[in-house]
Amino acid sequence: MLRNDPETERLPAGANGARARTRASNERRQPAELKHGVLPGLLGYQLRLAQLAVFRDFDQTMQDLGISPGRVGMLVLVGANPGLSQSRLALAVGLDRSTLVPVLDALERRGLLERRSGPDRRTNGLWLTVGGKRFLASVKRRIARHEQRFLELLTAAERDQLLKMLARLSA
Amino acid sequence: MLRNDPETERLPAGANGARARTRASNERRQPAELKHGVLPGLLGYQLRLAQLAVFRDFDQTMQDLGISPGRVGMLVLVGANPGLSQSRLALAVGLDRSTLVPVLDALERRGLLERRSGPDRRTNGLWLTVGGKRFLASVKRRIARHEQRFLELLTAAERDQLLKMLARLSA
DNA sequence: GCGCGATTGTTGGAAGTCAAACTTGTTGGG
DNA sequence: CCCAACAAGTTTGACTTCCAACAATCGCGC
Repeated sequence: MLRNDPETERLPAGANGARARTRASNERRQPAELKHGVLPGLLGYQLRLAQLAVFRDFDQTMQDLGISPGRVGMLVLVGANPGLSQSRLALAVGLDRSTLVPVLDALERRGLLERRSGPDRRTNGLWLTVGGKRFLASVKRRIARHEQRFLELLTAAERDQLLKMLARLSA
Repeated sequence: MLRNDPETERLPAGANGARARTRASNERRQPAELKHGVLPGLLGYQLRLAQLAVFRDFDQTMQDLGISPGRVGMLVLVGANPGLSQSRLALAVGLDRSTLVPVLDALERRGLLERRSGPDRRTNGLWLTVGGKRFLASVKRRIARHEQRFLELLTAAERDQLLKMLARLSA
């Protein structure tokens, strides 16, 4: 989970614009700056860029803990809903049931959570281990710092409005 | 990706409370509604949900054309920057150089774009084919409809502000 | 000129994801 | 009661993506 995803965008402006090009032989020289066409006006495009930036910072923050944003989300949900079933967790985090299998295997192997037999012989109930709870507490402290970095880019009013608009889009 | 995440709270109270549970033997019955813990307040979480919703609608819109949002982005960029190199395209769309290789193979095989030798013997210049240009034009019309669906969830002022805030976050 | 470091496209893993098929359990209508 | 539909977890195969390593090419400094 070495997130990274370097430089999604942000071409360094005039970086190479002044290069007095050697070869005129080729009329199709690359212009220094990229034309982005219709992209920058698209919601999905800007959403993706913003999400990328936030996730990149998140990974940075969690670096030495070696856990991805998605995995943290699972721990939070299991912590808040002890005994949660795999299917319900999958639904909640927006992943496929089958995707969760190896992921939970890994979290279990790592001693953060465990599957116990649920109320139904088909069902696995998910529970944080003691270590998992401790880990989650530490993660939450870091999340707060990470969140802080982005929230200070916005006023309190903007922040509320942003979350409200995002919720409206995903409704 | 069946949206879900309905109303963090809002438990339809008695929903299952009145089920005269068959098995009392198991005190850990699943509550009807999921507690989302700290997640709903996190920027990254809401960004992801919003992006998911937008991309899902995009896929729906492009369904019969069989192309993903990311691929469309590439066509737009190549269309706006004829002769673009693979590396620059990779940078612009936030993918790894190596990831682009099979993707471009497919787009080329599909007759939408082609690699021509660039100004440099290492470099491939990317160009839309005639079919690619036609395809892109048709895609753009659909994008407009798709975009419309989301923008009408926001006022013009909100829309401007949202894009501005997202740009600030990804800067 | 020449050579060494940088750049370009490519290949070969490794990880994450989805969808479809399968296994085991559960449940509800005859 | 019984069996057909449904549900939970898993397995498998196909994609997509990343990273590290590589060969060819380029360009800059000496």
